Amino acid sequence: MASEIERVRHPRADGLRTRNAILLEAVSLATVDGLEGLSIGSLAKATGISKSGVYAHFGSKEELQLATVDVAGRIFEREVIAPALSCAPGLDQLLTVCDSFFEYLRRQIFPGGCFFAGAVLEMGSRPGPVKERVAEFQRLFIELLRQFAETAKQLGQLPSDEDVAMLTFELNGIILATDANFVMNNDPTILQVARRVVRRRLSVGDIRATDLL
Amino acid sequence: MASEIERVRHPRADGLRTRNAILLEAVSLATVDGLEGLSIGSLAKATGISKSGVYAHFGSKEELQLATVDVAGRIFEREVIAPALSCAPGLDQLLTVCDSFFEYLRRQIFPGGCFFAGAVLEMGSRPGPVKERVAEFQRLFIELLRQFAETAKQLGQLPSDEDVAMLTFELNGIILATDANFVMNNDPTILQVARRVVRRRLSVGDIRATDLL
DNA sequence: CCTACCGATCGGTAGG
DNA sequence: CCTACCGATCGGTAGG
Repeated sequence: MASEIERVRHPRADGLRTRNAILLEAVSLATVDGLEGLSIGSLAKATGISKSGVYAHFGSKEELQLATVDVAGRIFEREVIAPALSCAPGLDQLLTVCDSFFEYLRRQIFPGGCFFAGAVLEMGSRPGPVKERVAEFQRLFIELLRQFAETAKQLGQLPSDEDVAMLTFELNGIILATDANFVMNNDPTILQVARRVVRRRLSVGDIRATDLL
Repeated sequence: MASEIERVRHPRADGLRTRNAILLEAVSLATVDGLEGLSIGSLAKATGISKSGVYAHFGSKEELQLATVDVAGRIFEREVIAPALSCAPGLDQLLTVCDSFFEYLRRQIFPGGCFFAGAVLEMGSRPGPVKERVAEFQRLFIELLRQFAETAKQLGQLPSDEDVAMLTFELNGIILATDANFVMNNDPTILQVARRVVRRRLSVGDIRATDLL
């Protein structure tokens, strides 16, 4: 009888909750130790689950890494991409995706800055499925920037001779430099500089009045 | 008698040569495995020296890491900074330091791209002497960019209202984005894009005639 | 999810 | 520079 009651606890839902808790910790650890430096043992200690208990959820380190990239991607989409998608198409989306990234850094959701900035440079020279998953997300994000810029150009919010590919490249560079600088110096003033750099590049005034933070 | 002849072989010079050979391999391995992923064992295998033979040269992993950062810095100075310093002060130096960086990537001196781009993002969240050594070199390079830009502005090669700090930030971003993109896609065409982006930002034409490569 | 293991490798040491 | 170690940790497995 008791065993039947226990079965009603939806062990699969519990399993998913545990798995998500492990992966959230994995993303956080990976921003400090890297995707390769991430170990089953340290993850076990951080979550309070036994080493093979952690391991059982994934079956191999590579599967753990792939799942970690996916969860990091979902968090990035929620924190950086979603706020931009809910804005007016064009320049507003372009500005908001950059500002959301800077706020994402300021809130220090993870101890080691942006997961993907680190993962791209770490996995770039390590061929395999994990690198491909990271590259896929990187391309997705750059393509999103490009589409925002293309729309802004078509709406006349950018010069008609603006080179969208070059603009995208520059904005991605500003984002990377901001992460590198912020992580190294832990100085939030760089985030204000980054905002001004983005606005200068897009020929937009620094509208302090509408700043939320 | 024989022992006295052997003593003339300058064992200290041999030791230094071995040490430099180890460190060159260490920089190369670190661009793939990271400064933290760099291990005495893999370094021993790569150089053909025993593990404790490698270890004896440094005394601790941290000392090995510090020496590796120093050697990486000397190579970067030789390959990227020196060509710029031998140019005419100002805009010419600014263009050349960027172009030298792009050529440095194209030649693929190390398998994992720019050592410092990777090291900054890897060590940023790992406080300690190694992070400080990396941060020191990063600041030195950014300060060099800033000085080149400041001189160019004073010589009237840049607009009189150019914000040198913001320009420096953008150029550093272009350099980082180029490394990230090149390492991920291993596609040299990104280096030509990067050259054009730098020239557009500095309002300089793409003078193909004077291109060496 | 657990305990209890496996062989390999880690940074580091002893002694030469 | 070497061989031969040390305890700790790695990814992974057996068996429950």
